[in-house]
Amino acid sequence: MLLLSCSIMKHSSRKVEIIAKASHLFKEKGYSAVTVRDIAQAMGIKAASLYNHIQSKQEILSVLVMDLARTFTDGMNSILVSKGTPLQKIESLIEMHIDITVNQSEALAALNNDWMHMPEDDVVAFVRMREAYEENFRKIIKQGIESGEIKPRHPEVILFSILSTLRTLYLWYQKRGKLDVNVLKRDMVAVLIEGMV
Amino acid sequence: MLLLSCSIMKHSSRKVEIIAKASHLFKEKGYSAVTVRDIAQAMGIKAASLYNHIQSKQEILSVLVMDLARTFTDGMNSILVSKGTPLQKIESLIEMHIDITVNQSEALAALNNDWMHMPEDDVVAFVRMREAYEENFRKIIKQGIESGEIKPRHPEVILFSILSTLRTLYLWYQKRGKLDVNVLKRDMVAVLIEGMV
DNA sequence: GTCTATAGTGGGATAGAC
DNA sequence: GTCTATCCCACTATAGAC
Repeated sequence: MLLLSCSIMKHSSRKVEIIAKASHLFKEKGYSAVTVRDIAQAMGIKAASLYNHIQSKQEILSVLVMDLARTFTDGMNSILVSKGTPLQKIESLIEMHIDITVNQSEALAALNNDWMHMPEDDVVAFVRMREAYEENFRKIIKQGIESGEIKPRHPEVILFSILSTLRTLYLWYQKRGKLDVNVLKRDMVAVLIEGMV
Repeated sequence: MLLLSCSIMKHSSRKVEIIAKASHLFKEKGYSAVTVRDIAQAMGIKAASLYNHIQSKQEILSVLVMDLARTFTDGMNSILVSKGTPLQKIESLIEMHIDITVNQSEALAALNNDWMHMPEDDVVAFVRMREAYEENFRKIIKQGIESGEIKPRHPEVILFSILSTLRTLYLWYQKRGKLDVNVLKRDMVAVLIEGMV
């Protein structure tokens, strides 16, 4: 699956560099604690020079978060129309999250932690997309329960447990020396779906 | 189990109020995006007046995070010396996290998201405590695998899955109209330990 | 495309009156 | 214990030279 956002090609190569450096800093300290001077310093230029490439600090955040939100939405839509049982779709979703964790952990951190600092319009659009995503995930879980493939537990608790693990996987993946992606997928699917006993 | 921190009694009642209001704001926007003027406004006083009760904005964060870190450490130590199988200890840990989620969600948000903005000394102490906590949790999981009580999966993956779910439970608990704590404990233990299939 | 200079705002924190 | 007034600094962003 190709996960690197295509819409980032709308931006000049210098802009892409800035967004990359900024996202790294956002992940470490959070959007609000990072200054445009920090970003400029990481680029080796002065803060004023950034503004030849970006419109504002908030714009960087919006590009990061909204691009990734669209990636999640597109991935969900592909999986929804694919063949397979609900359980197989959940496995595909887990694998998609892991691919994103490995390839776009900085954007994922911004999406998790800093979405509320985007401009108001983007916040509204983002929350809508997230709710739609979760609703689709919930439906898949419910279908699995109806078909007997999944134990009859609260779908909400199952959904939350899987999503919270996948959402924060990027924190853990960087600490443990970047283990093999396929091993990670196999183990994660096993633990999340089959449990530990 | 008594979870409300006793060490908070070191502070005057006005200081406790300030910490409570501040933690609420920190949870919404993050520590860095909240100003002392925001905190003062929530208290109905001017920013300068805060400084009769606190030494700095950072002090508020440190009290929140370090008190809760000690609560986690104390809880772990109690469970470590208690009787019971490794699996029963894991259940107790899950229940402790849920109690903290319900009673101290604001401090939990600060501990999760803003610990890196504490003064350097506290950051060092905090990271040490967190590593010790995780190491103890890991040992319990390994004991459970050795005794055959737990499936022979990567202990790291099991640990991460449980901890990430519990760490971010506060986000979910506030969205879903605060369901009964005992129901939540039962369902969470079931999903986390037994899985979904 | 980057720079210096600077505008304009708002940040954390202090002094001293009441 | 709270206030007004203020300090000093850092912030985002712009203007205009090179």
